[in-house]
Amino acid sequence: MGIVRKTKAVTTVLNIFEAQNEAKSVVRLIELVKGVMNKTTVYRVLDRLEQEGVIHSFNGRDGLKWYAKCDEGCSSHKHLDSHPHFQCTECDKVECLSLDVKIPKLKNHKVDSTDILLLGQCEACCS
Amino acid sequence: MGIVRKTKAVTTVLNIFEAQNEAKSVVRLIELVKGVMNKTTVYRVLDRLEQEGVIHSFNGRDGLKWYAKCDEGCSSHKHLDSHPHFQCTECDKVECLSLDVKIPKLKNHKVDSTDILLLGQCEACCS
DNA sequence: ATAGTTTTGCAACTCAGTTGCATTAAATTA
DNA sequence: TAATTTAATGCAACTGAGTTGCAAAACTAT
Ligand SMILES: [Mn+2]
Ligand SMILES: [Mn+2]
Ligand SMILES: [Zn+2]
Ligand SMILES: [Zn+2]
Repeated sequence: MGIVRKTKAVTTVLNIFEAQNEAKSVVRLIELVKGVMNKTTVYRVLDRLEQEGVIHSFNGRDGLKWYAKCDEGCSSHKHLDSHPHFQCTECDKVECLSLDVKIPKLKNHKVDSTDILLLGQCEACCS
Repeated sequence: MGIVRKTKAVTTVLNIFEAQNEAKSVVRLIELVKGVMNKTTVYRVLDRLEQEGVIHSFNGRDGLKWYAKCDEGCSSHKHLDSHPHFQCTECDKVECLSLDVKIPKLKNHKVDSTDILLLGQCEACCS
């Protein structure tokens, strides 16, 4: 499929993720494009990019929504990103982790996905 | 310490958790005590009970706040409940899991806590 | 250019969670 | 028991993330 239309809004959001390979909260993204585009558009562009497998979303510490670039291999409705995330409780930065966490089998349950959020201090805030 | 005052509101909330050892969202709790107590009070009672180690909280699927009874051993600011939770994507029920999930060490990070939410179908919805 | 379709801005809305403040009800003390 | 102290409650107003409907603007294809 791919993104239906390469609009200015789409490009703007993509550039933010290209410029710096770092997870961003929607709140932060809206702040970054203040004056340039409407917050509703930000939400809608993010939705579309996620559907197309360009970025993936998860919930941060306070239930806020975060997004980060997908690794190669993700595409429309075939997200391979089910990695854990780490959020620093001091500076709030979020990192995608490539850890492989083993979840023991659950009897009588069908587990479809696993959301893991580690909380603590990042490298910068540790020292 | 213990709960400072055993008020009617505290008793009402505790009774709900005693009656049925099951996690409840704040939204559901407010619904359950509609007409009997104010939602602000529900939030405040839950805060206090959590601080005292009677219940523990976590974020469910959509970022909503959930609470469940603590096991023995928790007390004021010494929560031992860092277990994973399972939420059914069909009926929304949440279960506390006694799974022990091993998280590999993270270099240059200090990990304080781990939030794990498994999503899928519960026993009832599986069959 | 023209038409068809998607995307955007805007304003108004929803809904979980919070805050300030006056009132009420526990717990203490007399 | 009655008075005093202080924590807890109700209420109304607020905050802030996320959503919705609709008309206008911007893509894309012909
Ligand atoms: Mn990620
Ligand atoms: Mn639990
Ligand atoms: Zn940090
Ligand atoms: Zn279920």
